[in-house]
Amino acid sequence: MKEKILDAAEKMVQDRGLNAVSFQDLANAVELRKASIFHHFPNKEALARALIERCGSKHRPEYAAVVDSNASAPEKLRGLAGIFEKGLRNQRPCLLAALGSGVNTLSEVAVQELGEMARGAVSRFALVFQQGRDEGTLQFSGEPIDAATGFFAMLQGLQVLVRASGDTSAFSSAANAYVDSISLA
Amino acid sequence: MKEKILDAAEKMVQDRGLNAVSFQDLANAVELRKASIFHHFPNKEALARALIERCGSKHRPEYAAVVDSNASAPEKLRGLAGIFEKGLRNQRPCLLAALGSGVNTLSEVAVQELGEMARGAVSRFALVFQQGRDEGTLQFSGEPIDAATGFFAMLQGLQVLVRASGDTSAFSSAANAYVDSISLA
DNA sequence: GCCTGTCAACCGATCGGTCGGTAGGATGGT
DNA sequence: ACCATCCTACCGACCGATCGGTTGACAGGC
Repeated sequence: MKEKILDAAEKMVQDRGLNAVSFQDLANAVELRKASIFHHFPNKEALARALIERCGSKHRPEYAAVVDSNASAPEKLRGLAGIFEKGLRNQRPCLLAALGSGVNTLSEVAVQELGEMARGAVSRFALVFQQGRDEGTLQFSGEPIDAATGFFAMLQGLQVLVRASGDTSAFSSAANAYVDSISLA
Repeated sequence: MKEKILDAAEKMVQDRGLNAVSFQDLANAVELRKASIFHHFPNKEALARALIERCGSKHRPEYAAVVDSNASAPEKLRGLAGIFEKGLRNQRPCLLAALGSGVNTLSEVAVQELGEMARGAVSRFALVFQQGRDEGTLQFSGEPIDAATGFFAMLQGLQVLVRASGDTSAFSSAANAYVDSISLA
């Protein structure tokens, strides 16, 4: 049941943002009474933190599968972009993009956990950039971590940009163009 | 007074997201009574649309000043990034990043206006990429519009990423690293 | 006399959250 | 086998606060 609530909450948060999701909404979605939701999550912050943690542990293996594969660095970058694109197609952008704008309505602890999740993702991305530099398939300036931050941010930004502009195809166009730009033949 | 309300609203929306800003908050901030706010904006959607429009007309000249200058393309890209960085330093990210996550709580008209604003910005950015290709200072694959979309999305994403991760310096590091990567010596 | 801006008072709805209590399944002592 | 106990999950009813929004009245300047 707890998982079912989190599923519904995740979908709604990705759709409308955290504080446009009420316990009543949740209760309706999972066919429980509102009071019962509080049995599983004592308050909204606990719900948010559970959401963040679950999001992290759900996507970490997805990233790992791409990063730890034996593909070339450019292929891995495309794979990472694909993860985000897949979520976007199902109207389910990354939680970071969904929670990011309301970051000052979250508790400090929650923000910190969100930040850790983001930093973890970026550091995984950085491994790919390092690999690309080592094997000579990627050409970029500065530290791998900075390139990874930029790439990760681009994927995040594309998610909100695409939803705002309505042009779904822009995601893969822009992401692929970027990867091409820094790939070496 | 209308402007004063919009100023306060803008700051609060950038800080916490639209639907965490109440008319009461606004009234307190501008030292009016709640009912008086409704004299200037009949409802919340009107407020949001006014915010979007003002944001567009405020930033358009800022973009134009950079795009229409006679600097080189890489310098212009740095200038554009600087606009966003300046906003970020004042805890005032772009409205697109602030409204983007709750896009499904806005009316269709508002979303459309937001989309137009975004497309307008991207198309201005694209001029710079075109210039860079023409003058041989920028090296990237695909159409200028795709590169511009990616760059703009990166700036948007960096804003939320920086606020979530707490590492303010990451913005310019990542943005500059990107520009360096696609610049030709 | 009218228009603009302001306000107090109020509205129904909904918000996050609490409370007391119930149904049912395990547990364990006798 | 029996019953008392405990625990998890759930629920109806309710709380104070706040939400977006409305109404009618009162100033002051044109």
